[in-house]
Order: sequence, then structure tokens, then C-alpha cells
Amino acid sequence: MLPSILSKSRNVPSHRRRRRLRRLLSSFLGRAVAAPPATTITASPPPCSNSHLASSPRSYNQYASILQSCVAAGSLRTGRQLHGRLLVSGLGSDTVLATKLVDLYAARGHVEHARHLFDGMPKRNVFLWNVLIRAYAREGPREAAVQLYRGMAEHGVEPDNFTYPLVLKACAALLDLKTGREVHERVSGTRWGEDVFVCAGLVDMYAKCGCVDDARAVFYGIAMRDAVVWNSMIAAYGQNGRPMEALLLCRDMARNGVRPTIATLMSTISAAADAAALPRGRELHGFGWRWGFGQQDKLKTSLVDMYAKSGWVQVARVLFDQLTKRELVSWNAMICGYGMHGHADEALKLFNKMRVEALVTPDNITFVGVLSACNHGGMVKEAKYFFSLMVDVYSIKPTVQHFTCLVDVLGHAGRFEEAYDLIKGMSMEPDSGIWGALLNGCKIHKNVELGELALQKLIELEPEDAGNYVLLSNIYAQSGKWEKAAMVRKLMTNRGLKKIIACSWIELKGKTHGFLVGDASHPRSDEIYVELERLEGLMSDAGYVPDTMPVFHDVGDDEKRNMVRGHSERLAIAFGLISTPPGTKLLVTKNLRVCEDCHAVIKLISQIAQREIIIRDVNRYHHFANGECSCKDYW
DNA sequence: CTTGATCGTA
Repeated sequence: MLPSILSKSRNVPSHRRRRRLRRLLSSFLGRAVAAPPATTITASPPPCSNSHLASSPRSYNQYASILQSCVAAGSLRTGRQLHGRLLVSGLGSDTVLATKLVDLYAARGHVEHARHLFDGMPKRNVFLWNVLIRAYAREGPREAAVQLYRGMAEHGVEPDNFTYPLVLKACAALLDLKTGREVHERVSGTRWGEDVFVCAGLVDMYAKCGCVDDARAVFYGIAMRDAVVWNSMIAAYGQNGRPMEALLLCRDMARNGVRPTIATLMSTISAAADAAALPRGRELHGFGWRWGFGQQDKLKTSLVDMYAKSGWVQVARVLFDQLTKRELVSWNAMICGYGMHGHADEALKLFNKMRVEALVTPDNITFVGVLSACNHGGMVKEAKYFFSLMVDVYSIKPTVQHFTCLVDVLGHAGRFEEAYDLIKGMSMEPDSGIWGALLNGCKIHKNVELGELALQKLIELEPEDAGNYVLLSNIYAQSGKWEKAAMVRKLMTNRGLKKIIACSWIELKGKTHGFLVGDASHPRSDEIYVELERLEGLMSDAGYVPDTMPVFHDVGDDEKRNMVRGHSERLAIAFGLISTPPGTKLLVTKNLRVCEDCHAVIKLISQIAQREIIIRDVNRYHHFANGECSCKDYW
């Protein structure tokens, strides 16, 4: 606990200052080697048993300096002794000294001592309020930070440009948009409304609460934007599922002559990872080197994630192996990377390595990665084992995500009774992810009965999501119940719901090419369809018959065939094939799941065209090569 | 003499 608190501490003094403080502290402890400053402390005392009391501070300045060095070094013991002496020396009610003590207690995890000291102070200035608010904003309970902020008004203390960013940080963590907006209203029009720190806090608070537009309004209202505010805004886009805008803003930042920092790169690389924009990510990798961040572990970890999400798991692993110190996030990124790609063995091997090295302890995210690896590998037994390992050995409380993995893997295996029992035994309310996982299993095994139940729950939870209706409709269609399928579809249209339009995109030479179903808007559309037809000819020679099951409309077979033919991922692949030299790896991203027919077709294409094709689905990756897919038809 | 903002994993 201690090192993490210390490492978070931002008030690191300069070397010279630190040296001076160390000297002061050691002379106070009576173990001085270096000569103490002549003006404040006299000669080094002879060694004695209670040596830390040997050179007793006398003046206010001495107390202040020594306390400051305690804060810098986190010396709680010495701080406590000083605290006691302050009380008897009549300096107990001094706010400056008390502020330092509050700071020290809070930094060492004794927020309640800090609070006690604070409550006992006869007079409190804004500094004192700020350090305590900071303690709560950092360590929690964060509600207390907000409460303190509100309490300032009653005590007639005016918050300042330091108070607001702290309160906003607490609001961001609590997702307390109400208080956040109050702060915004209160500062706007005042001099603090112009402060970059306050504005950066506002941007971050809005971003964490999911209000990107409010964040943007604040951002563009700032006259002088510094690197941090740019970074906050880039992160705001990235954290709210708008990676493309994050990438564009990074470019804007450079154009505006603001020098990117490592935070800029990390946020932008993470955005590139989310957009599966490999060329852009590699470009950023290069910038990272040029700007001198190339050797930093933090940068490398974000690159591990980016390369893994862009389909280059091997490159990700090389970078992972280069890390000088492997933090928990690094392990998690790599394990999850393997998991997404269905490399269950590698994921589990790495997890074991993590346990053997034992420098970091796995957390709930690690287990999300491990369980999803088991899930994508269809390893029911292993999934159950790791779940109990997590609960029994690591005492990690399972979240809904962990349960979702288990339900998914059980559903896939057709073990519906176990899956349903698991759901019923959960300590929390099952969410849409759980029912969605169950429904998916029902679809694979054509379990209409349980599928209907899962869908009913799904419609209750998210009545606006058309995807649920489509799934049920598919179940009916697959079991030949066309009337029911049509009924669900009608229900969907009656409620005014529209299916999410499937789209796929591929990035070539730094440009993104997107395709919708049956899209003919691309400049090279004619060539794309010619290529598709050519491939289809070769495929039927190999005995391929289109599977039109995924089309649940009650239309003629020819039309159905055309509907699957125009699926967006095929267009993107065909475009990739005609625009790159033979043998180039293709990476296509799709906003939904790949349909069964496309999956079969892409396997064949990979063989006919002798290409490695990677499809990034909403859930996972499919690596097609030589007529096979890494998912082994299990997804 | 004190106090503040951004960043990588699900």
C-alpha cells in the first residue's frame, strides 16, 4: 500500500531541495553525517539511545522544515513525535504546521488521524481544507471530499483554484455529475473559470461521466490550452468510444504547436488500438521513439495493447518481453491480448508465469483475461478451475464479467442447466451481458425454450436494442419457425427499432475504407464485386454452397444469396485483396459478429488467395489462414 | 514556508 501512495505523490522536490531536506531530517534524527546548516541546528549530538530526540527543534522555522522533510520522506514516526511536541510547545494551532501533518497522515493511509487533527483546529484556512480534500479525493471515501467541499461554505471559507480540481477529481471517480455541474456553474464567469487546472479538471470530470460534448465545450472555451488539457480531451474521446476523434485531435495538437507528452502518446495509442488502426499505431510508435519515450515501460505497455488489438500478437509479445519492470497492467494487457485472439494456451502459460514470478498479484482484470481465454478456447473445465482459484485463493469477488465468461463457455458447450443455475445463484442482478451470453449458447444449440426466456429478460433490460430481437428471430428461423420469426420482426418494427447496420472497415496506407452491407459507394466498387464473383466461382468449384440461414427475412433464395454475398466484411476483404500485393496480411474490423456463411467463405478465401486474413469482431478475433480459422469454428 | 490537472489492462 505504501509505495503506491508515495509513487502517486506529485510533490517531488528538486534534487537540491531534497538533499537539503534529507540533511535536515538526519540531523533531527541525530544520525547526521553531513554538516547541518549553521543557522538552524547546532553541532551533531553524541549518539544516545533516544537519538531521534537529540536535537530538539526550537523555532517555528525548524518545525516547518523538519515537518516538510517528513512529508517528503513519508516519515510517519518522526511526524508523530513532532505532532506531540507541537502540542506542548504551543504551536499546536498553527495552520501551516497542521497542514503538513494532515498531509503526512493522509499520505501514509491514516486519513482518520488527519481528519481528527483537522477537526481539532480552531482556525482553518483554505490550505488546510485543500489537503484534507486531497486526501479523500485520492484515497477515499470520495464522498467525504464532496462533503468537505460543501462544508466550506458553512465555515465561510472560499474554495480556490486548488480546491476545484480536487473536488472535480472526486466527482469524476464518483460519477457525481450533479456536483460536477455545480462546480462548473460556480466557476464560470469568475477568474477560476479561466484557470487551466480547473478547466482540465472539468474536462476530465465530464469525460469520466460520459458527457463528451460538455467536455468539448469546456475544452474549446479555454484561451490558452496547455499539453495537459489537450491530453485530457484526447483521453475523453478515447474513454468514450470515439477513438477516431481522439486520433484527429492528437494531430490537431501537433499542428497547434503543442509538444506531445508521454500521456498524449499513451492515450492516442490506446485510441489507435480501439480503432484497430495499425498503420496509425505504428506511426505513433515511431513518434514515441523520436520524442524520446521509446524505452519507457508505460509507452511499451500501451503498444503491447495496440499491437495485440491490431492482430500482431507476436509483436506485442516482443515488446512485452522487453519491459524492464512488468506491472500488473502489462501482464493484463498481454494476457487479455492472447485471450482475445483465442490463444488460450499462451494466455494460460503467461498467467502461470505471472504467478511463478510473483512480483505482482493478479487482479479481477487478469481473471477476466484468463476466463475469456478459456471461453474462446472452449475450455469449460479450466474456466471453472480458474474461477474458483480467483475466489478461493485470491479472494477476488467475482464481477458480472466473470460470470458472463462462465455462462458463455457453459452455453457454448450446451450445458444449459449449469449455466442457468449459475445465473440464479449470482449475488448480483444479471445484466444484459449475462442473458446475451446465454442467448448466444441457445442459438448455437437451437435451444428455443431457454432462448425465449433469455430474450424476454434482455428486452426488459434494454428494450431499445434491436440486436436482441434479431437474435431471437434467428433462433426461430434456424428451427424453421418462420411465422414466429416474422412476428418478432414485426414487434421490432412496431416499436420503431432499427437493426444496427453492419459495417466493416479496413485501413490501407493510412486511410480507412468503410463498407456497409451491399455497399456500392466505394470508388472501386465495380472491381470489388468482380473480385467477389471471381472468388465465388472458385469456391463453388471447391464445393461451396451458400448458407442463407443467417438471413431471416422471408424472401426468395436468390435474394438471400445476394444478401449474404454483399456482407460488409466480404467487400472489405475483396477491396483488400485487389489493393495489396499478394501475400499481404489483411486486417478487417467489423462492428457486429461475423455470420456463419461469411466465416465459411473467408476460410475458403484464405486458401484460394493464399492470404492471412484477420477479422476483428465485436467479441474476438478470427485468424484465417490456409482454409482454417483460429477459432476452430467455435465462437 | 503549505495545496491542484492528463496517461497503459477489462
